[in-house]
Amino acid sequence: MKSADKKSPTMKNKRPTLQDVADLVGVTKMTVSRFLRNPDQVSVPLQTKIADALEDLGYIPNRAPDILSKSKSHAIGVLLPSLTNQVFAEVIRGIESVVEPAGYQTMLAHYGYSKEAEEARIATLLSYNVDGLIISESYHTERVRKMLAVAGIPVIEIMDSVSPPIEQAIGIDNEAAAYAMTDFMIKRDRKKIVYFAARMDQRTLFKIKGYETAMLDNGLTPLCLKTNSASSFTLGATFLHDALQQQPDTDGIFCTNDDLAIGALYACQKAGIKVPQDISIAGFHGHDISRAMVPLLATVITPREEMGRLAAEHLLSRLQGNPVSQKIIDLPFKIEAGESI
Amino acid sequence: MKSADKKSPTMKNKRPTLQDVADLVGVTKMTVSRFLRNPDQVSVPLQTKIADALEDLGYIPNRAPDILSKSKSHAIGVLLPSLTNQVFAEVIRGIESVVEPAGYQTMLAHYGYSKEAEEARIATLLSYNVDGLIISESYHTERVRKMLAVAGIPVIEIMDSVSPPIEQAIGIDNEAAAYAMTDFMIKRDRKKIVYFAARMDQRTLFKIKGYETAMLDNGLTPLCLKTNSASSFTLGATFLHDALQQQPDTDGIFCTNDDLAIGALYACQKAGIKVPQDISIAGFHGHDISRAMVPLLATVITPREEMGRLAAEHLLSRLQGNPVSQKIIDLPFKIEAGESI
DNA sequence: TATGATAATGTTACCTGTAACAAAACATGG
DNA sequence: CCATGTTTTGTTACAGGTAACATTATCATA
Repeated sequence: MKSADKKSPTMKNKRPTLQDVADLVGVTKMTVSRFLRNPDQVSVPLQTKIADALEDLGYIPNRAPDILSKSKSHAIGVLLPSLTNQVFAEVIRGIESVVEPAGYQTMLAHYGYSKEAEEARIATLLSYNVDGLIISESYHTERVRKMLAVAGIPVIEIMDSVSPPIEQAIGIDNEAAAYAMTDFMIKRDRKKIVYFAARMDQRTLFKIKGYETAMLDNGLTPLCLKTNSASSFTLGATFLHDALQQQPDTDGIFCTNDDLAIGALYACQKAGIKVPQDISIAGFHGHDISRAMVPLLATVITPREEMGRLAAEHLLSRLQGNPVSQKIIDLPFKIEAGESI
Repeated sequence: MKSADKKSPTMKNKRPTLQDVADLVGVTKMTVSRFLRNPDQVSVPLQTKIADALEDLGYIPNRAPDILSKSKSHAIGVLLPSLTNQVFAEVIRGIESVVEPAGYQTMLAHYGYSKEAEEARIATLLSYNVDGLIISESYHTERVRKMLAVAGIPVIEIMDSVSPPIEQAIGIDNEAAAYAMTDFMIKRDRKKIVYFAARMDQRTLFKIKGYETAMLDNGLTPLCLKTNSASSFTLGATFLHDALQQQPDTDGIFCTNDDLAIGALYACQKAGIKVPQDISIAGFHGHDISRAMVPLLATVITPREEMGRLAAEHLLSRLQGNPVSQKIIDLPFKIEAGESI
């Protein structure tokens, strides 16, 4: 294994380039490039020699030149407000399940619900020449809209199916879902239902609106406990005590997500409050745990993973040149009564 | 706003380059480049003109040329076996919490526990010139090792602190943790403890070994229920019934993770089996839910998020040129008795 | 053997930002 | 008003693949 080529790659301690491989074989890098994309384009004797050289040097492809010349990276950017929320973990899973088999790479970013950070993250993702973007939330700054317009890549907004999308949105109607669950609880004779809200983002606001409208439509008085911090089991317990203090005859609790609901439910168990006899409790999203626990949690089942999957599928379709097939894809939710109502 | 430049960028419907900005201002792209990196390097009158032009055209930086010429992307690759497992979601969160503020980008990939897919994913991540890698699992193929060696970038392996790492490992001693919990249950007078194992990866094997050793050390007979499918609440319930059939006097159940344990616990509640009076149940990892439920789940608390955070911190440190400070970082676990033992 | 067709390989240019060096513009003091 | 130093701007080259075009080798057939 002689390495008598002029620019010995081992000396530079740099990963070998096509040129290094070509030098070793005694051909042009173009020939090696051809072999990599379509081995039959190269004569049979060269095929084995090139294959050996690639193996010998441990050649690793380099996408940088291609990204530079074509402005296409074969990567898609995924920008979410948070990774703490289990919902987004499931969305990511759905996205990856489509993106990875299609040979695309996922670039992940999050911005902690800050519009300023969102701008910065989008700029960063675009600076890597991502071929497309999946983003969350429906409101975006003018700067973000301009960047996306200038970048000229397909963008899909997820989570919300109501706000007019930049190009295409895939999500659920949060307001309608919250209305439906509230109405369902009212029909089961609950009259003093309190809403627990955390992380006051756009979707939470929609849900609160749905809850309040349903209450008012039925001549009932809404009461909403709010905090801007993230939801958690313990927050659910705290809210329960707050609710009972503010409204001792509370007979129903509807939470902006399952975490709060489960926390509230456990707090009831500890306090000797019977669920659902004394108080009904409902969550939102239908995470695995809510579908397995005792008692089964009443919840609004949302298609988180499917949302990610669909978003990825539509994005890939558009990367193949297809037009936007449907501006808004409104996914169905399902009211699950469980055993806690 | 006249656009009298020769190669009108609007015509090509391509995002503007530094050249486009420079043309608009009437300077060289080098001057614009200087302004972007350090505005003071440019005369005051030009500063405003360039800033305006950048704004006008909606210039978005392009990292591709820099990645090409420096072979540095300011992105780090994160390769995990699965995104389904909640453990990995928490690890990702830990990684992102460090990587993002440091101005690095995360490229996420997963390989579904297939060694072949792992090779492919690593090659892909390297083809994007990631500056460093965080990977999971301790066994890697020769090809993977060679690729990593050739790439010459820092690599950190997470999850396991026992196997000799390629360069640096950050994790826990799964065998010791499983031994400790088993021993703890035995000390609480449990004698017929069954182990529930799913997803038979390396870490699960370590845990089984710890469990079996503890049982044998105490003169007890181990019994392990195994499946290669992913763990879930329902699987925990299924396993419970299998265990009671195979060993009716089972008095303890130790699960390879919390999902299984919670599933088994709920199944006990439904079957009228008292926990922990009739059967003790322990999980592994200590997810939020296990720290909130009723009864509190006994579990081995592992520092998942911290593992990700530390991995990212050490990786960044090495990207700044620091050497590997500690080949293996063995993070502490904690036996939490909860109320289910 | 010449000829045209085809297959195999080579050459050149390009993608965009920036390091490194070069030149021009400007300021200051003698 | 020149010499000198400093600030500001310009020029050139480069990173590593590949598209597009050019050339050379190969082969079958007249």
